[in-house]
Amino acid sequence: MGEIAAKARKSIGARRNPESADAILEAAEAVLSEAGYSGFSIEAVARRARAGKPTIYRWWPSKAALLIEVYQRQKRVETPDTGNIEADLAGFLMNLFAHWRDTSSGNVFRSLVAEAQSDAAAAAALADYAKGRRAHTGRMVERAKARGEVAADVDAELVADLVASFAWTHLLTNRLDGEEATIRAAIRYLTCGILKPTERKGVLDPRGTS
Amino acid sequence: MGEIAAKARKSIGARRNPESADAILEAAEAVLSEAGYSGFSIEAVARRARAGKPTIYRWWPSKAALLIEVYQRQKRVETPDTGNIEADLAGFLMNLFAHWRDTSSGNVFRSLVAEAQSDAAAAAALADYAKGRRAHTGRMVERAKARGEVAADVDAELVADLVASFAWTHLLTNRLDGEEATIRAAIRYLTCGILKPTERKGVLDPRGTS
Amino acid sequence: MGEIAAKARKSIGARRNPESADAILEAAEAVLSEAGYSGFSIEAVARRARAGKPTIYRWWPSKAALLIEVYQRQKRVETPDTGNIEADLAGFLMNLFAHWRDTSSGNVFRSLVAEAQSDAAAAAALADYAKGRRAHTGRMVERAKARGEVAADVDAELVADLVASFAWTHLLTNRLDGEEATIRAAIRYLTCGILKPTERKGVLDPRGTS
Amino acid sequence: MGEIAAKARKSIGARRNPESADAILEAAEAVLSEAGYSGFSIEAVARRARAGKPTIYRWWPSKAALLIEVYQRQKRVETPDTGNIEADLAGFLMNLFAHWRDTSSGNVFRSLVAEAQSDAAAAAALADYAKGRRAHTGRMVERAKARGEVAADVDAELVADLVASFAWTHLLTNRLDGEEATIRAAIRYLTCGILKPTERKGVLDPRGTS
DNA sequence: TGCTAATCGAGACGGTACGTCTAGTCTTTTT
DNA sequence: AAAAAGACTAGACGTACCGTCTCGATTAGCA
Repeated sequence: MGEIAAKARKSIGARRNPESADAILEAAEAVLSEAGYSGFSIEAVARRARAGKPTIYRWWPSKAALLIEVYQRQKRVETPDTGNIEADLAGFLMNLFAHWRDTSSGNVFRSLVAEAQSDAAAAAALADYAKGRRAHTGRMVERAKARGEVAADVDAELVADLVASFAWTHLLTNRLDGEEATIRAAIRYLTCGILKPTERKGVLDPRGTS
Repeated sequence: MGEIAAKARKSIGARRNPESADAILEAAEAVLSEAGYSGFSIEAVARRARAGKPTIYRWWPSKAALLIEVYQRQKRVETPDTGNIEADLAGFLMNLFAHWRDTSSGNVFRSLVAEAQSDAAAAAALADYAKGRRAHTGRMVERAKARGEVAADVDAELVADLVASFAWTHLLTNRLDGEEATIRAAIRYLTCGILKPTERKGVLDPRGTS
Repeated sequence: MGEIAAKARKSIGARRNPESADAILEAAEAVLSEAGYSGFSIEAVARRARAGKPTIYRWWPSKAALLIEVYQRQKRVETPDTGNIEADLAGFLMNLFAHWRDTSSGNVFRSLVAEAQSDAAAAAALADYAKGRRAHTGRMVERAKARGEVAADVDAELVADLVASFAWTHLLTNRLDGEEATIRAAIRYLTCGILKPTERKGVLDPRGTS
Repeated sequence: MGEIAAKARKSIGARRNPESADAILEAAEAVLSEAGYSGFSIEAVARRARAGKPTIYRWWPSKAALLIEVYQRQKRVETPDTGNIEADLAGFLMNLFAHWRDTSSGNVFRSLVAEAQSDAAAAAALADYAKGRRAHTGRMVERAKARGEVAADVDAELVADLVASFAWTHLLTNRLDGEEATIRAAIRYLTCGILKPTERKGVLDPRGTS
């Protein structure tokens, strides 16, 4: 695990040493969760992992690449399947908030978003990752459509986008400690809308303006 | 304006020289829009503005403070008032996307969010700013509530939060070029919900789950 | 006096304020004796004296000028007159060593010499001062010549130069704590020479080599 | 030699690159002789040597250390051995004056003395160096004692101290252009004394006062 | 079995930027 | 008219990282 510094490792020959790779990823995670994004430097990771800087650069061409792999090593938040779209989406958000709050994942992801603002590679990787997650999250909506709970012409990924955006923004502005009621209300707006029932003329006609 | 470097300025006595302050803010904006967040350094701003670094540090204790003031110098995106909440919110989002896309504001704000991930002062300033903007955006919802368009128990700021989150996330992942239809659909989900009308049992009862 | 900082003074109108001049000189001396030459800056003096930098620059165009005036405010080491040149010179040296050792004069003079290595004005002032002091010290030799103790063709200023050089060098290399015997021996060499009496062929013929 | 800037150099692995060290020392010497002590900064040396500042700080913790090594790279002035102490000492002084005058050594040594007034490390190094040189110069006197030219109880190092002090002081006050006759006279005083022969009672009894 | 090639930790390299300090100049306000 | 105050440009200070490079050692796989 390497609390302060990993043990010294030697080369295991003309191939990648998985011990080193692990030590580096673990060190990266540790540095990030202890010193935050501002203290996250390749030097610091190398020191912590007892690795040479070139070893890091050999396998991860940039800070972004390292961040991405660290983030992807961590387990994903699963999407619930309760048979009710509102409960599913709210449960997903609450799981996600808790995951970010209680593990180093939140820090890692924040850092990745920050890095993406100055590093094109990180931006591309983040876009890719986000797209995949939207698809994954969207499946909750697809399931609801399949069982007739959600209107057929709803864009599942767009819904996932709205849900994820809410989570991202709360992460990036240190508002992960929101109450459950707030999350439930936000999801309720998304599922049921905010219009007064009497005002509801035509539902889900994205072209019209009513 | 100072395309590459401002003219040399002298002190105007024992008080802040507004010419220098202007030159610095303009230089900061220029550096940000030309070199992006990764090229944005106090040194670069000082060079561009023909200012001494201590002059910058005297008035802006950190990169974050400078970013904040640059952002706040730029004009705000106004909230439309068409008498229809859906048109209002969609119009607001489209204005915001266009503003971020077509001016340097987008770059400035991205940088500010990134900086907030490593600088507590920036985080606090950003939180403050975002809160104010949510209140501002929320007024569109309040107006709709007043005219009976939106249900009375809707949390206007939470709606604004959802709308702004969508915008932020698209900015941070370089998706400002979305089609108008996407924005309209997202807003439509928020106003009318995504549930099938036949499935809609009780609307806007944040406690119940139907 | 101003132990840490002098009291605030106001302008006394369109003429030099002697209180300020005094406060500045005293502050300069204090800074020099407390922080040494390395801590001696115009800024530090201005802070200590509660004076503006321009006030200092108006009256003392450079650090050197300030150093010179500080040094000249301090009392001179007097030349003894015992009727014996050896006792006079040795006494003078011991007085000088003690003066430098026990007051801040040593620090001031060291600083002045150091400053003269990078500032032409200081160099000129130091040259001037040193010339004057050589003449002054040389008077001991002149008196000895007058009373027939020292050979008539001896260059009094050159003797003073040798004596002063010994003192300067000891000051500059932190060797002011030399024993009295060492000083006496050095002076004895100068007065009586180091040659064995039997080897002494012609005395004081600067052209010959014997 | 590198007149304006050395060529770019790369690392030669995890050990000191002597090319860089040389380039830095040469640049330091060049800066010193061209811009003098006041223009001698680590930045200027780094620029001139095409070296990074950290490379300089890695090997020379202070300006003083760099000055010392620059000075010690230069060749020493040798002590003549003519069989006559007066000629030896005068010759040594004239060589030293010429060396300081005609090479950059004078500037380097002046700077070192100046630096020693504000930097303890430089002071220690200078003290050490001076002690060694006094021993070296003193050997001329020891030889003269051995051949019976100089009295046996003369302190050779003290004589060397007097001679060196004269040289140092002339260097530090820009008086290296003194005439040969002055140097010869000064040495003559030291060897033969300045007393009138008739006044010379007891020679070389450092305890008595005559 | 001995050679080649890739990997490892290590750390120096030329650089850029950091945030602080001082230099010396300038201007307004106060006396 | 000069003092006081403090802002101004300019640039050096010493440190932290950047990403690259070379080293010497270690070891797997090929010859």
